Formats: sequence, structure tokens, C-alpha cells
Amino acid sequence: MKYRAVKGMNDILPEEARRFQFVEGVFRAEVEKAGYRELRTPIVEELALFHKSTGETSEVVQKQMFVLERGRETLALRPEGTPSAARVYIGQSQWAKEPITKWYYIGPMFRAEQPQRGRYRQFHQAGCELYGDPGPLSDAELIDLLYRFTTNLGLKGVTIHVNSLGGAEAREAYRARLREYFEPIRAELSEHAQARLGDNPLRILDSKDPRDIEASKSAPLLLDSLTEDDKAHFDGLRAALDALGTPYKVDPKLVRGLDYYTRTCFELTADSGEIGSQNAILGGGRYNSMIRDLGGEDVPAIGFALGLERLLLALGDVGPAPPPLCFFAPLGGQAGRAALKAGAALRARGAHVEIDGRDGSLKSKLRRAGSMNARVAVVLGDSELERGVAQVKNMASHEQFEVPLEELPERVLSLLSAEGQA
RNA sequence: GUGGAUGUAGCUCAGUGGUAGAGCACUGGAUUGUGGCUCCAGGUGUCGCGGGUUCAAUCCCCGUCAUUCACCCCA
Repeated sequence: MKYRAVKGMNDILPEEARRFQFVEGVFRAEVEKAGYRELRTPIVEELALFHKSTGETSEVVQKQMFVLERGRETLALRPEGTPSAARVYIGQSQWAKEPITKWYYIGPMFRAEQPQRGRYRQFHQAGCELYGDPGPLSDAELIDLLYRFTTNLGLKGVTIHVNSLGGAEAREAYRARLREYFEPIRAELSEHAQARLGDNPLRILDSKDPRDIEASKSAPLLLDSLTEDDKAHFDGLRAALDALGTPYKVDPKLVRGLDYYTRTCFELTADSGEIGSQNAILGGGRYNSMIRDLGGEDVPAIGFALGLERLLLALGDVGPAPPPLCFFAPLGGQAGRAALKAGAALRARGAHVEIDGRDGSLKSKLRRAGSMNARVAVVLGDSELERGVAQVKNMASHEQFEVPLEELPERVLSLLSAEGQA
């Protein structure tokens, strides 16, 4: 085979696409009930947008960008959706139009990583962004929304991890404290962690390297460095989640890899289905300074992104049963034309219809009807046409009736809508 | 970027230093126009690619590419 899909980018075949559609449909329904409206943006942005928002020190920006040079422009395939939405929010002067804006998006994202189960170079995210409300109630409402969404889908083994990273002030102070703590024991850290000490020491905390885990054991906790306001916010979030009855775990070492988070951050992990080690299906948090940093007003925001591939892995088989099918098996050209006409009439009335106009044997057509799980088969040959009838067969019961052509739609539709015929 | 595993029929996979197999799927027949069960018949392979060892390599060795899992990181 000469051409194949490029590394880490997968074709989504119809069976799989159906599962995507199902999850996307539930997602849309759920977030739209909470007032989110869809935003569609290009998948290509100026590279600089991601430098300014996602962050220079994030791994995503440092080495996972697909960059496109085009003349004087330097563009990038988006690695996440939040910066684009923020760009639109600012470009539209959205804060001047309404005090609170709620948007959601669904679409492909791109990161140049080594692919593995649950991690691809092109993958799909569904996410929400809420602008204009700094209070912890919106954090709680959003997290609860996600909890309900995943439970309604039937996802098992979900854990909601919550933490507060504090505001810029608290985090700067905490960074300094962490450096003070780690610097004397620098040699005990992993090579990677030693490099992180300079730019982003917080990341050492969620390292899985045994050396780093050991070294972090008595490290100062970020939660202890929070300002009074940060603490009040986090307490408010927890009180609201408790009131809602939303289960969650405070995870003081939860540190996310994107630079822009302030105060609340959260992550949802799953341990069911085929999901491998990449078990974070969703991540998000508050980013109160991004809009201002990108040149907009001082508008607080919170959001999350959900990995559709990972959700589907964790979910296993989902989706509604395919609709009942009527299968036409015409024999001969004249019968073929009659089948086309009858099939079109049935489709106009909402039925799913397959017409097998091949030259092959009736046997092969019925075999196909069987493998397609058709509920009804219509056999139409010369002898039927002469008499103005068709053979209508109930595939499940093997019963077959001769039906006048003018009664065909009614008979087929009643068979298709009948319950318990399978 | 790092480490391991795997590349044989459309799919899932056996297999042997001496010209390559099964199951599933597909097609035809048993049933001149009736599917799911059963029986019979039918076809396909540069054995990932390149090089080496050998009288002979799909098998052994080296390289390479691809896939995959894991680390890192993240959804």
C-alpha cells in the first residue's frame, strides 16, 4: 500500500464515527442545557497566540507544535481550543456585549507526540469556556456538569481531582519556596526535574519518578501558600460541591501542564474500559489572567477540555441500536426500477431502506440482508410485477406475505415500527 | 525525545533452514427466486523493505521503515 494516514493521525471508520456522534450528541445536549453555545474557529492560528496563552514553559508549546511556515507568516495547528476562543472573545469585545459568555467547541487538535493508546497527533476535544464570573459557584457548576455528563453516559470508575493553584501572587511565592526546598537536594532529583527547577518547579510535584516522589514527600504544599482570597475561593468551591453532592478528591499535587491556570484546576480520570495509562479523560481550570494577557479587558474565565478518544476508550461499547432496516431484493431491471421507486417512497416517510440492485442471485442478496440485520426484506421479481404485488418477508420470524404494491409502504412501515420483532 | 514488543491472505493469527497454512469473511452450489445452522467447491500472498550468512532464508544475523505499548507530557 503506497499511501497511509500519517503517523498518529487516524481514519475514523463509520462504526467508530457513530460512537463519536453519539458522545458528541450527548455532550451538546448537556452543555446547551447549561447555556453554552457552540463556537467554531479555524484549526490554524498564528503560532504566537499559543506562546502567549498556552505558555512558553509548557511542553505542549516547547516541542509538540505542528508549525507551518508560509511566506512571512508562522502558523500552527492548534494544540488546544482555549486560546482560539479567548482570541475570539477579545476580538469580538464580548465583555461589552454581555456580562457572562458561555461557549463550547468540538473539534480536532494537534500535538506532535509519540502516539500510544489514548494519545494521538490528531485527536478530538470537546470543551467549554465560561467568561466573566470570578466566583467559585461557576467552578462548582462546571465540575458538576461534567460529573453529570459522564455519569449519564454510563462511564464507570470516574474520579474528579480538584486543586487550587492560587493566583499569580501566591504561585510566585510558592515557586520561590519550592526552589528553596529543592535546591539543597538537587542531586536527588531526576534529570528532568532538575531542568524543571528553573522554569517550572511545580511540575516536579506530579512527577512519577521515584526519586522525585521521595524528594517531594515533605515539600511545602501549594495549598498552604494560598492568599486569604485564594483560600476563600477554594473553600467556596468545596462547599458548593458538597452541597451538590458531587464526589471529588482534593489532590494537592495536581499540577497541570498548561501555564495559564489560576486558582481552581481539576482533572477527571477513568479506570474502566480499554483506557490505558493515559487515563485523564478531561482537564480544566480557571484562567483569570489570560484575557488580559492577550490584550483584552481584565475578565476572569474558567474552562475544560475533554478528550473524545479517551472517553470512548473508557466507555467501551455505547450508542443506540441502529434503526430498523427495510431491504429490497429486486430481480431484473424492471423490478430494480420498481424497487427504487418504492424505496424512495419509504425513505420519504422516514424509513431506512437498502436496495440491492446487483445482478447476483437472490440468495446472495438475502444473505446480505441478513448480515445487515434488516428487519424486513422485499422480494420483487417478474412474476410479482405482473400481478402488481411484492413478497414482504419478516426476517426475524421468516414469515412472508404477498402484498399489493399500493399497500407496500403501510405494511413495511408497520413491520419496521413493530416492537419485539428481533 | 527514550525503552520494549510485533510486522505472514481482505481480517485474526499459526508455521518450518528445503517451492506457505487455518479460522473468519467473500462467491457459487446442495435449494431453476428465499438469509442466519449444516455440507461441498473456489481464489488471493513481492511471508514489511534492504543487505548478509547459506547449496538453499518467511525462518538465522545486521540495518531500515511501519505499527503498537510504556516513559515523558497531556485530552
